[in-house]
Amino acid sequence: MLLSKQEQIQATALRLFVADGFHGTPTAKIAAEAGVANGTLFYHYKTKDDLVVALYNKIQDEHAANLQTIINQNDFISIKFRNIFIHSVNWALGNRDKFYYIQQFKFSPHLSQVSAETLEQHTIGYSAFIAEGIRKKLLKQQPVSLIISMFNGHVYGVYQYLISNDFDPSEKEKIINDGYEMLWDMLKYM
Amino acid sequence: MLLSKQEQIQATALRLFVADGFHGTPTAKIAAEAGVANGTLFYHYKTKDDLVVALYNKIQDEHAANLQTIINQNDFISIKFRNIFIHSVNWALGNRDKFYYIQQFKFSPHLSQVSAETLEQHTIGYSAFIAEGIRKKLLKQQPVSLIISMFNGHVYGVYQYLISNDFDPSEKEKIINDGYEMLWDMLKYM
DNA sequence: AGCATTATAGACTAATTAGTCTATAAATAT
DNA sequence: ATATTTATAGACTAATTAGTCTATAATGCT
Repeated sequence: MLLSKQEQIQATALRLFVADGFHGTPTAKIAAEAGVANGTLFYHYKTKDDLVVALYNKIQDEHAANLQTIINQNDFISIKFRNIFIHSVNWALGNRDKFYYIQQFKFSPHLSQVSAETLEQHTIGYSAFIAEGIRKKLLKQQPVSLIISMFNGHVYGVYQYLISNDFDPSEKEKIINDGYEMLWDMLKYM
Repeated sequence: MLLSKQEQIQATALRLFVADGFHGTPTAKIAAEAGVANGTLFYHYKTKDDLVVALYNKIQDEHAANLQTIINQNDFISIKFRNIFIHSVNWALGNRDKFYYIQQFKFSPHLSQVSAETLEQHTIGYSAFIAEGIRKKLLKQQPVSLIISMFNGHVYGVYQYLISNDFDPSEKEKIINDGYEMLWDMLKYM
């Protein structure tokens, strides 16, 4: 499927930003490797920072949409919770550049260029789901944002472990499942 | 207590890198705000990258030394484990710039400038401690590096929650303790 | 068909930055 | 006291980069 110039620019930018960092990636290089002219890049993105932020928002929206698909399933909350965890780890594994980019962006001054509203939009469906789990006494009676922080930390921990070692697919599946059981031990109501 | 020029440079660099990012912090600015000349900065650090890496290693060594102090206590492993967790969260809270810098560095191309040996040195004592906990069947029978990844993810999750909200000291203590109990639920042998 | 708008191209430029260089001062060694 | 080494200072420069500008092409509208 053919990407628009804008999408080519973003895909190239992602790869280069992850490899070389924000400043280590000149706009001329992004343009050259995306197969567009410098002027074209600056036609689509007013500034380099605009590109950096647009890319971040796009990735977060994609991830949020994936989670919303699971949340919208007609399943038990505990089943969905498990599926969300497994999907998150697998998404991270299958989209290492994107997952890295999220962290890279989060720990950079660029984060302050995104409004609190936009940041909230990235997790609003997911927060509502966790709130429901707490309300129905399936999850521990702790604040939503604490549960989410711990969940995200856990996803990252399992992901980091998986990419630091060389496992075959069945080993990976076992680790993800074990990881889920441990997460559930931590967060289930009791 | 009077810092050497080198320490002044590092302290200023930390504050500025955290505030403005690596590239957003010109060496001339570090020098000016550290109260030294440009030539002095480049006398102590061959390149800007050398400063960035030296700062990271120093912070990690400080953190590792703190943990080693706890590990060297003549306490039960489970007590030490709890103390390590509580210390880590409190250290992060009391050293937000350093804690942020560790993440910022980790998600930047600068990480590849640190050798695997050096990285290992940062956690060697702590890894041995976790291995002992696993061996004595106090911790779940999972790989050391998975336990460590989960532990670090959890510390980060609790920390992130604490700094995103405005709690008084007793609330913070309760959250840290609750956070520990949840971590223990996840990692204890059973 | 003609006009207006959007998209593309690549040369160019001003601004910025890391690192060098030369000179001097301070500290250390003999 | 003198020589050597270490530390400090700040001007300077080459290299790099983001973003602008002018020209042309493609697309869409009337």
